[in-house]
Amino acid sequence: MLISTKGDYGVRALIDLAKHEGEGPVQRADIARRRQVPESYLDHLLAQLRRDGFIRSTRGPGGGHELARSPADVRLLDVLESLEGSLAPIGCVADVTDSGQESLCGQRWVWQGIYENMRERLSGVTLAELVEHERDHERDAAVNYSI
Amino acid sequence: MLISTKGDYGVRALIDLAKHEGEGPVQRADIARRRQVPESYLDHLLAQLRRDGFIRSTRGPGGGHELARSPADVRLLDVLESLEGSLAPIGCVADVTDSGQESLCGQRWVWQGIYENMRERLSGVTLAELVEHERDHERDAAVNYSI
DNA sequence: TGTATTCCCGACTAAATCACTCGACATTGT
DNA sequence: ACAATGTCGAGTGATTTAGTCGGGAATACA
Ligand code: FES
Ligand code: FES
Repeated sequence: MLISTKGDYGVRALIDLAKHEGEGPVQRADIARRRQVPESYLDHLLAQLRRDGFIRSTRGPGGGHELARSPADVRLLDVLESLEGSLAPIGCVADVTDSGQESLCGQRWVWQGIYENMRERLSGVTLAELVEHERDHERDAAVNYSI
Repeated sequence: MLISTKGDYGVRALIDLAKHEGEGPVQRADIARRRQVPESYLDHLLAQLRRDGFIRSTRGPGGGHELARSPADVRLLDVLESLEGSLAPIGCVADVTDSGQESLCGQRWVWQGIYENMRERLSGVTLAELVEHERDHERDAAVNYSI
């Protein structure tokens, strides 16, 4: 499994923040409830996202978390690499994007290609798009229900 | 990490068998030495590959392992799914390829796409191609060395 | 000043998975 | 018979996953 709950939950949290942008800080407890993430676990993920500059947090009553940048400027790739570390599908293609030594193992080129394609796709998706997608889906569900 | 040593070593072993096709059974010890895999570990991987019909094994002196099918008919995807189980990059897209319930999590569609692309690529690569690639690389190395 | 609210941080843990090893056993060629 | 080979399952130490817990720090407000 390339993506664990760290990455999944973390992205869920950012989607939640993006959805409530401009409404002031959003509290951990609200994110946890809406996105079905254990609150005390979410805590660690928010800490990581703060360390890497994705969110700003304020304490005290009325405090909470907000995006540090516009949702359109936050790439899914960067979020996931912050939370999960390298997204390499196999150890040997981790960082070394240079094709210096094809080396020993005859299947490495296949994974290089897959990795690059994956990173490209993840680069092309922003928080803004994820939120839009979600809204579209909600609207569809509402229509289906009303019928 | 999507692919562990199981998948990597297992494919290495099959590449070795493909390279020595038609020369009679290849022994575990030879594969292990040539491909840098612990012999007693390789044992388990060969067992799995046998269960799923990729290789045939014979005991006794002069025994060993051979491919059960032509290298051109063995897709990398099938080998890896035999050794690793599902190659889904995230749990929720494991088997359910049907897009029945987009459900809760707003990033699932991204991973669906990545998963499908990955499976397509892995479907398009056969053992025969891996061997050819390896031979090409060996030839290049020889040329470079001779200069 | 006191108190409630919220985030911050590190320690701890149970369960699962990984990457193997080891030993007993089965089969086969000479 | 015996040596060479594969077959099988149990066991193991290290690492990762998916959390929990508790104490502390900052802030708003009365
Ligand atoms: S060692 Fe990287 S693909 Fe085999
Ligand atoms: S639950 Fe599958 S992508 Fe979030």
